[in-house]
Amino acid sequence: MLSERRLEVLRAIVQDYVGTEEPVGSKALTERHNLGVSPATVRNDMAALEEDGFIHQPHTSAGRIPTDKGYRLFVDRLAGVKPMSGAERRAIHNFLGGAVDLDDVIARTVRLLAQLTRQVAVVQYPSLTRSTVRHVELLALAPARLMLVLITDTGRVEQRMVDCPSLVGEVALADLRARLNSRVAGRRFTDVPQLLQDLPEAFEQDDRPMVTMVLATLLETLGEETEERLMIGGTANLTRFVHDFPMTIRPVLEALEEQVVLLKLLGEAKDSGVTVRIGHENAHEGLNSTSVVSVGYGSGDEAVAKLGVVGPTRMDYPGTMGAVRAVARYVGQILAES
Amino acid sequence: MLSERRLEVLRAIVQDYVGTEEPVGSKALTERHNLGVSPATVRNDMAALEEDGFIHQPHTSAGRIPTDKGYRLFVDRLAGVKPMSGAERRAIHNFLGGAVDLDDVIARTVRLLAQLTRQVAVVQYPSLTRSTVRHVELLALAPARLMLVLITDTGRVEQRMVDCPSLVGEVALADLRARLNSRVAGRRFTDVPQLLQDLPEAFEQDDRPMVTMVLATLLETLGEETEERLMIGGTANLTRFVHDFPMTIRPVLEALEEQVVLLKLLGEAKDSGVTVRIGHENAHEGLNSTSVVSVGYGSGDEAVAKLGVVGPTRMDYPGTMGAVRAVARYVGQILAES
DNA sequence: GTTGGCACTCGGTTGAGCAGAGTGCCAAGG
DNA sequence: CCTTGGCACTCTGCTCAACCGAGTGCCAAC
Repeated sequence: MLSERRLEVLRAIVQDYVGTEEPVGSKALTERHNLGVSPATVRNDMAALEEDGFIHQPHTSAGRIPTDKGYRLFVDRLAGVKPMSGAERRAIHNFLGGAVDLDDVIARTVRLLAQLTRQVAVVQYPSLTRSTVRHVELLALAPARLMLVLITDTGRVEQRMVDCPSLVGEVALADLRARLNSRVAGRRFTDVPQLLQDLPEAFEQDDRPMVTMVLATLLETLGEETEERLMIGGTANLTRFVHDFPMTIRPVLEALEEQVVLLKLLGEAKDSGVTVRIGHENAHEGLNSTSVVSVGYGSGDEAVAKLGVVGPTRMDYPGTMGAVRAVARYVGQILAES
Repeated sequence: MLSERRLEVLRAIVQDYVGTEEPVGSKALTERHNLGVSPATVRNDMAALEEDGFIHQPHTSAGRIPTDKGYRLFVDRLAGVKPMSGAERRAIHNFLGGAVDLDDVIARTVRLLAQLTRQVAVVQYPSLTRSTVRHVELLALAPARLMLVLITDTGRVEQRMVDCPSLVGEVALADLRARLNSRVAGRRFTDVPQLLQDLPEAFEQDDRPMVTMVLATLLETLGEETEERLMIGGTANLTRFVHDFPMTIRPVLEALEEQVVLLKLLGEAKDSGVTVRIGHENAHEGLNSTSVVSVGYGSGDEAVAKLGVVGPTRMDYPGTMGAVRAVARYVGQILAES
């Protein structure tokens, strides 16, 4: 349906518009790209592209602007992912390598991503549900009060208080701690419930309420997907488009504060490969004039969490996708090392 | 120097300007407040106030707006702190009371403060340095690898890896754990270094390197003030003034991303009582057109951290100060309960 | 010290006119 | 059938002038 040249025209329009931030006309196009045809021909192509909904003009007799559909085609068929240069890759690695703990890794990732893409960066903490248990610790803070500490292979630490129905003996506590760890250490979260199913039976009648209580708290912690955390940064970059959509910045900021919205957003991303959501493809209304580029990352093959950037639909997709992919890759490496 | 009525005029100007966001003229003033004098008289007062630098006019023959100095006088002498209503206080208490852990307390506090003041909220995590140690835990993750977990009375948890020079015996580990806790549990962070000074001597020659290593890590964690964390929220509220200072929003967003800047900002606040920094009183350049209202909060008498809001110099100071103070009070209560 | 009057200033708005960019259409040429 | 140059047309954005109104400073009178 669409001839080769028309696609080429669309690509040129997208590239020019992303660069200049202004509607692009037929004459400027032929001047900047050597398409080998005259402006009039380009105009015909533009009319066809507009007919098909890939571009539109803000007002009669202004240049053309890509539509969401146009960007979609551009991303899917006309542009690749621009790989980072060697120097950039080294810089990423060095910067992330300096992190001292998980919080620091995430914080650095956010900064890096925001700087690299000059957009808003969103990084999800490694999800509990896909992680494995490294260690479970039980501390007696008071005679009938325990603290449960859960440490994951990604370095994440969760702690919960457990109020026990009766006094907890030192011996029973040590026993429970040992049994817990021998059963679940190294296992995936999703497998834990099964593994612990018959644990109470191994204990004296007296201790069972306590054991049950601890188990309940542990399982609750594991299952609490709402506890998913994330970090964002680079919001100052939003002001770069303030002339473009002056009052659109507000709903975006509001959306960014709603962790639930962001988590859902990232959750929609494919597990592997870079996912791009353009404009109205985003379910959340406040983000209808933004695009979200996201990707999963993880210490192994599997993604334990997602990260991405939020920017205007008019963004440098190849560059952004490249940066996002590269950062995800290196974060994965860093996490695997630690 | 300043007659009673002139102060009254200044107060009226501040109140009107905060309300209308527009320069306020002599006629409008006399109409809205019954000062008992004519516009001409008010004009004379205004001239005097301007002479003294409390107000100024953006252009000849426009209304007056307060200067930073004017706001300062207003805050110091003309306005009190507006207490929250009973209903508001109950709402605060209920909302914060629903928190499940420290992170949740802080997150809720940020949301609450942002909603209450309709400005940007900043809440610092309870500082390590002023807290006391609740418990220290040592876990052997691998034969020569320990995890050190530090739990504070405010519910904060810090963990560090310790790579030991030699294998660590189960007995020595338990011994160290016991000795550590008996010495430092319940003590203030600042006292810990002294308390542990001669600890290595209590151990066998073989274990001393390990003990020294653990101690070093612990002290480092305690001393690491750079690790101060904070949470911000309500940035969407910045857009409310976008017509007022359209390009001023950017440096503010940038400053808000610099945790260092914010921590310094909060650090400048007095330990007790509400602190207000107006416009150029803020050292950071990006915040020269904003005011910062901050206050310390804590579970006891002493402040363990600060919280506050950042907004335009044209803000409702009495209301904001009241909200900030009330929230701080209730956060302190919640922390004390847990 | 306060008040009413008055001339003056200046920012913001409105409307006309103009320039420029870009389009759609058409007829001619390959 | 596609491409091309020409041409009339349509918008937007900018500038300029005029005008309105709010607000002021000053002054003379009370």
